[in-house]
Amino acid sequence: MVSQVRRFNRTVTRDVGALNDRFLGRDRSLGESRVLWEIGAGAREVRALRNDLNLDSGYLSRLLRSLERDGLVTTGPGRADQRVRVARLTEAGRAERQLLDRRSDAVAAALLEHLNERQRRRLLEAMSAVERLLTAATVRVEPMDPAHPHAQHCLDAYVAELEHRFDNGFDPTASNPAEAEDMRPPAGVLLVATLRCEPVGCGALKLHGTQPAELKRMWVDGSTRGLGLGRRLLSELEACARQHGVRRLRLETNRTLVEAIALYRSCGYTEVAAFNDEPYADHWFEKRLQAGDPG
Amino acid sequence: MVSQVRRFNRTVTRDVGALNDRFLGRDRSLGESRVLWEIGAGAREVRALRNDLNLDSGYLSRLLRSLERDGLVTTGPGRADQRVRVARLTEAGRAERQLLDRRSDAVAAALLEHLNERQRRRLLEAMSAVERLLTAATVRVEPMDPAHPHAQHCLDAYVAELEHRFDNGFDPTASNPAEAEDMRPPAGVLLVATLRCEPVGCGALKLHGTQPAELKRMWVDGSTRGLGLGRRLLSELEACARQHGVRRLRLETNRTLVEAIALYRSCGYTEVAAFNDEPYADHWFEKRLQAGDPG
DNA sequence: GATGATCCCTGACTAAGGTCAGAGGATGGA
DNA sequence: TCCATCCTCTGACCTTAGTCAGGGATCATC
Repeated sequence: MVSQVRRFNRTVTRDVGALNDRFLGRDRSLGESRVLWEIGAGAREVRALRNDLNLDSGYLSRLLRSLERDGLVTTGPGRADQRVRVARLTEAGRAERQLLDRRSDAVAAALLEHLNERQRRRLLEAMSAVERLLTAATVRVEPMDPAHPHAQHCLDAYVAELEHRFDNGFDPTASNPAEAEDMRPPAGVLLVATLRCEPVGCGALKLHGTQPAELKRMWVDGSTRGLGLGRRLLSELEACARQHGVRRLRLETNRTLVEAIALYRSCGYTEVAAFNDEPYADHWFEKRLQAGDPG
Repeated sequence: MVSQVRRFNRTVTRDVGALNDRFLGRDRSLGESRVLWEIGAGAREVRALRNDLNLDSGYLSRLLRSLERDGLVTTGPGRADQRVRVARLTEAGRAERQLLDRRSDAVAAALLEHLNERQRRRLLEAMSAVERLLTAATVRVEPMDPAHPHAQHCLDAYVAELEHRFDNGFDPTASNPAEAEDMRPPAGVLLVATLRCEPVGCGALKLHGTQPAELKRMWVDGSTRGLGLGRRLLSELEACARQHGVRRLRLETNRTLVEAIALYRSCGYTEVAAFNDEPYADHWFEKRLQAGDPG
């Protein structure tokens, strides 16, 4: 398995590596091309550039000076905060950027040139699978304090989504509560999924001593659906519950959340009679955890 | 299509890029790590290293001195030719190389870690498809003089393979001739397929004025079978024939060459009665070329 | 045994990428 | 108003990667 991955890397870095940014800059150095590209069409704060390209402040400054000398970029003070500087492309800079773009397109097109229609379709299909699965593989799932900005983002997005999807909207104060304290050890746990430092999903466990634990706040960002992230969150929450000696998990959900319901069923949850008076719930589920199950 | 390829590149160079050789060397520079790796278990001539890694002779020399200083490599004169020098790893060098190896494995394994079994299978399957198709896409097919070493390699391999596969071996002098002159313009043409500068397949066209042209010397190296290379050679030979105003193509083949026969059938060749007395042939095929067909 | 070619080495040089310390202007809060 | 902080810039410095021009040893050939 591992050797197959390494083979893939070799091939891809050898063949596709050539169509990396690396060779697309003409007489421009890689650093300059990257900055040119990252500034983009509009204006861009220098500190944002520094952050996204992960460059030293002195180095970036020099790159910008060099691009300025070549008449591709202008920099000026920011409007709100005069300390930050804002870079924007000149007409010539935009032209140069488009050239990089066209060159990148040309290299990609050259790759497909000698394949027949069936091979192209197959290649694109496989590329998209690799892309999706690599993305899924780089998602990190970790316990997080509910007060953390990433956690807050997820919980807010959860509420906003229910508000949008439920037939009559969603008012969290009218629902059975899941407050920050309930999701913070030792009362419970909140897992947050992050993709390249951006929060993209969450799920919480509310412990009740020897009574069944509750699953709450399961949410996956629209942009990362279809990667199996919901299933992964669920399985990590279950592993977590098992570690706390939980033998039974419960959850309630609304009939409009069809993907969630399908997920619960396919993960071994069985529908049971209502075990609480949650006003927004239409279905109640339960799963018995085997102590020896793998995470 | 092109944008999908570019998306793939971004994802792969961002996620997999990290598990490039680049970051696997500890405090060792990339150049040194590459040399360390390339020397391998046994001894390696310096000029071979220079060739394979495509390094300047002065630069490589310096890299070797630096590795020698660190006690990872020893160099000595070659046995046969004292001008060439031979590099070999010391005990410490082998250990360092294994460490690179393990690190590479670890990074690859980490990629798979958070995927479930189904996702892993799908990822490996898609990776192998991408790998195969990228390889296929980087094969170049060009006309070549039959005397060129690459062409000679292919023609020799063709004969060797028939010798090996035919029930009673193969003696080219007993077969209908396809001499160098027959495959050289204007009498004919020889196409050779090369993958990363190595010859991996060929196919020839023998023109007969207004009479049907003959396909000869179709061969694909074992290592590159299944990439659609035979089909591509065939289609480029047909395009070539069309350019010469050829209306009908003919070929004969032996019954042991089952993949070739399947290929001819699937490319629109139909079996016809024997049109020559080739002693090694069991099947004769023919195809009518439409003048307006795409290449 | 002379000669030219081959192979490796050293020295000199360049460009890119990157790090660090500190200067100096702008800002925000006490 | 003052002071700590933030953001950017400059200068100084380093490593890596890579190129080029010889020089010395060795080899093949005449």
